[in-house]
Amino acid sequence: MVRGTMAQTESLATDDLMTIGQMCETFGVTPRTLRFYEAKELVAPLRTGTRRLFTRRCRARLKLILQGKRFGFSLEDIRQLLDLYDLGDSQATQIMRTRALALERLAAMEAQRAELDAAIADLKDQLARTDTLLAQREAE
Amino acid sequence: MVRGTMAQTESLATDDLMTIGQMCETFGVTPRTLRFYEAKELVAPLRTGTRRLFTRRCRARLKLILQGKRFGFSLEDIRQLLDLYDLGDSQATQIMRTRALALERLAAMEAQRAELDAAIADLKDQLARTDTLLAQREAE
DNA sequence: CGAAAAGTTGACGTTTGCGTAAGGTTGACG
DNA sequence: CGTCAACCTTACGCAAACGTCAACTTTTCG
Repeated sequence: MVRGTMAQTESLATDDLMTIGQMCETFGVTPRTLRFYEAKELVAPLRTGTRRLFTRRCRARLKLILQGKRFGFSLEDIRQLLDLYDLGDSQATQIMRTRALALERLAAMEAQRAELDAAIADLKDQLARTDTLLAQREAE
Repeated sequence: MVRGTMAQTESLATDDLMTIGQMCETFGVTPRTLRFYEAKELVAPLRTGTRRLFTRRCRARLKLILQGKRFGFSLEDIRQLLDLYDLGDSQATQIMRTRALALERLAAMEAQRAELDAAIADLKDQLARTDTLLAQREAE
């Protein structure tokens, strides 16, 4: 429907409307995920009857969403950030707000990394002791 | 009950039975947590009527539990490991099993660390760009 | 003795981010 | 024209680890 049927694949560059299936393949997510994001107002695809059509804008947003997730933001955080993004085109207060949240997140992530590093070190330590034990038993 | 009342605090070294409250303070957990762990058969405190009395053994187990959590093991994993620990005193197969799980966990943790590092780097990148934007606006 | 503090057992609630049917419609292809 | 794949909505499930009442009993302290 997006265009001639067999032209769908090639039309991706031309046409900026994608079906849910195409989106899933492109971004490596499930349909459920996209519908869920829509329900949470993270994306707002068009419709052809009941069928969703994802615009270029949806794709841009989805990219940001997936990035945000990598950074450990919750979907709710991401929604708010996306809203800020939309609201005005780069007003200082909004950039600052985003920045603040990003810095917070960064701090949290670095703290988490520190903990993780410590835990890794401790676990390695434990393993070393286990190895020692095994070696002793072997020696008998 | 554990001993004379005002002697409770000092008796910690002598007496190896602790109330749930003492445990909580010692380990920084809530009563709910300890009852939950008991329900999950991670610890098995004695009773005085209905009241729990945590033994030295309970404390040793709790320590291991909290360690295990730091390492990212699930409570179920931890329960199994504790059972192994109890079963025999250091039979080779059991040590090996523990080792295997630990190595798995270690790999997972290091993978997670790598991801986290990448995410941190990316987020810093984003921040740098935001800074650039802000600087430009400032310049106007 | 009498009240406050501490402990007890249920049992339902919370959180996040989807997974997973169930059952129905639509559109494209041979 | 039939059918099959892709899509739709609705709604319950889940998973871990406790939190949070509610309603009692038991200690402990003044």
